Amino acid sequence: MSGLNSRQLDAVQYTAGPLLVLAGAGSGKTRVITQKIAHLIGHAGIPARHIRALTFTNKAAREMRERVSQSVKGLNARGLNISTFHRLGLDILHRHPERAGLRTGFSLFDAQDAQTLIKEHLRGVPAAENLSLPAAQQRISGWKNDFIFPDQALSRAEDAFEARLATLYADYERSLSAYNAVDFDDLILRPAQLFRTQPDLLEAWQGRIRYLLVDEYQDTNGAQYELVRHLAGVRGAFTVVGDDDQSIYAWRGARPENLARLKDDYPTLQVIMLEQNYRSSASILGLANVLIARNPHVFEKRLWSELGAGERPRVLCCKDETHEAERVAAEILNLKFAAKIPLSDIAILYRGNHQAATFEQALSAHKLPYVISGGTSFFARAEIKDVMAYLRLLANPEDDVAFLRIVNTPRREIGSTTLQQLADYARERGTGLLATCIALETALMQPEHFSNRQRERLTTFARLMTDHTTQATTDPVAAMTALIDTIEYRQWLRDNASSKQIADWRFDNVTSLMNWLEQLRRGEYHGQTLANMVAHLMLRDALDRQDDADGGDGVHLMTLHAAKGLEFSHVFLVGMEEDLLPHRVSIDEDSIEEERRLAYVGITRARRSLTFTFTRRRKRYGKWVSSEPSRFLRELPREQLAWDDDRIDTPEQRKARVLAHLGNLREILSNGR
DNA sequence: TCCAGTACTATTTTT
DNA sequence: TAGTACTGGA
Repeated sequence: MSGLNSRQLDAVQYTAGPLLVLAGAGSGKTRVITQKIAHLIGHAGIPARHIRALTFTNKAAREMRERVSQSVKGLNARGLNISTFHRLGLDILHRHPERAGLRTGFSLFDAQDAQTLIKEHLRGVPAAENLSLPAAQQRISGWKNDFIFPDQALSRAEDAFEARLATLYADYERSLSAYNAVDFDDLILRPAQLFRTQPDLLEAWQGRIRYLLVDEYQDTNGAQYELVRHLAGVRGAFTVVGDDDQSIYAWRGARPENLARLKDDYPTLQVIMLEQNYRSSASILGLANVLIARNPHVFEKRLWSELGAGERPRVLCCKDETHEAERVAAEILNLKFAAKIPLSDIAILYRGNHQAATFEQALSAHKLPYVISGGTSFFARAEIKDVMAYLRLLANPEDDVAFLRIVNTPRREIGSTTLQQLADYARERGTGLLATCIALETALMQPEHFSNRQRERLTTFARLMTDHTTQATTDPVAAMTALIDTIEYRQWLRDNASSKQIADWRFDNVTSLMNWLEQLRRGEYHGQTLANMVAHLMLRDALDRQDDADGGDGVHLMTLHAAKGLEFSHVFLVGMEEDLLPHRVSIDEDSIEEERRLAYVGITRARRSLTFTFTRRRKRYGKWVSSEPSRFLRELPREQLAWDDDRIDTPEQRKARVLAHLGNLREILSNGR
């Protein structure tokens, strides 16, 4: 436990009751959590299998696992469980599906599936009601995150519009239950509800989890708060770590006030503040402190650093976004060749993804490699969604969303008219779409409105699925491989891709998916149902792992949101303009404080150098719009920044740029050989 | 059933 | 401007 400061040590050793660790940016919170786990096992006598650590992302969970495995060397860490909130929820539901009103083999719907479902219910609603699909979806998700059920939503509705939304919510829930499916929000909501209503279950889980650790606690939403509160119980055997200044997810239901709420729920709560920053130079940290001091605080803290003053952070003024990208690229060339900084130590951070494009162009033009996080993920790819839908339907024949996705993929000449008829008939019978297809083959009473042609096509598809169902339970990979073969999926990809290369690449993705499934079957999911494995894949852990693996060397480009939890030697915080950071919408909604925290997160990512940029004008939806520097820049003391107002580079800068550029060319040439 | 032209929208995003 | 979602004709 060497190398911890006294506050960190206190946080690690305090196990007598509930503990809140307010960990400022760069204050070594991950170290505290990992050391604490080692301490709990080694000194507090809590068996590893009774400890559960919760994070928000797979990546964070994985990193914590890696770091813990180092700190617990020599201890018996078997059964130690570090996972995301959603994974814990899935574990709970998998153990007692019937208690949560589910049947075994239930499906897990992602946001896309949920949207499809809501869209279905939104059909026929007059456009005048001005109900957009994303808004409706966000609203429903918001209710779920706040632990509000449809009937409550309806009774709280203040006008017809609200009531309409609440009804939509109720419809949506009814469909989910008919399809034997849950969505991502349910993975938190339903376990929390189980614990609230079924004391024996709660007791069992409290016995299983005797010590709870939660990372990024300021990001918890209402339902997550409930879940943690129940699991912690009256014992309050938990440590939560968070930082209200880094709360940037209010828009998706996070309740940073959950930090303060803990004090009320647990009067014996101990609070430890970690204020020593081990990351940033004093001049960077100074700016961060000044900026965030403008926000109201429940817990006052002030970060300090023993690292030297370092370079004064700079502000670059640029003509427009092209010039901005150009200047940043020039700076990066300079860092690379004059200062020999590895590109992976450099990050460009921005508010919105659309800002990335110009930087990509500028970096490419200078042959500077970059890694961009975000963008279309593995699971958003059509071929993956197709195969996942086949798997889901094999595992859960009632998954109508999966059915609809693949019933005509590849083309089986089953169009919307046929499907509408099928859906009507299914509603009449009260069965799922696949079951209805099967019934079409054997049912004595045939509804007249199906032509022989249509019936034939539907039953052929049903047979295709049933032919592989049995095998899918014993050897899903073999079953799915056979299915892919039968439907000639590879050929279908070729027919629909612009080139053979793309088709082959798509099929490679399918192969990777199958490999993950096989790994699961042989490993941690040995002996478990296909449905459980598919649900696991839906949580996207596999995808992250791949992203990490092929995240090569290069400048990092990402949004401020994506940068939380990371650090870089040299940070470019670009687009520091009104209407961008703070964003126009946030200004209108009066949520400047969250935007300020976003800027704060950006600043505190930097270790050695920090460069802000802003432009004089920017293209917006094709039109030039003049822009002015962000109020956040004006909130920073002018003397602590090096403003570079020159529109034209100084001779020295130009010289440095030319030299750097030559160096780059030389390297490209020598690599080419 | 399929494709092409047109209407619409435009932060942040994890699971 | 650019990208996607939907509708109507062949």
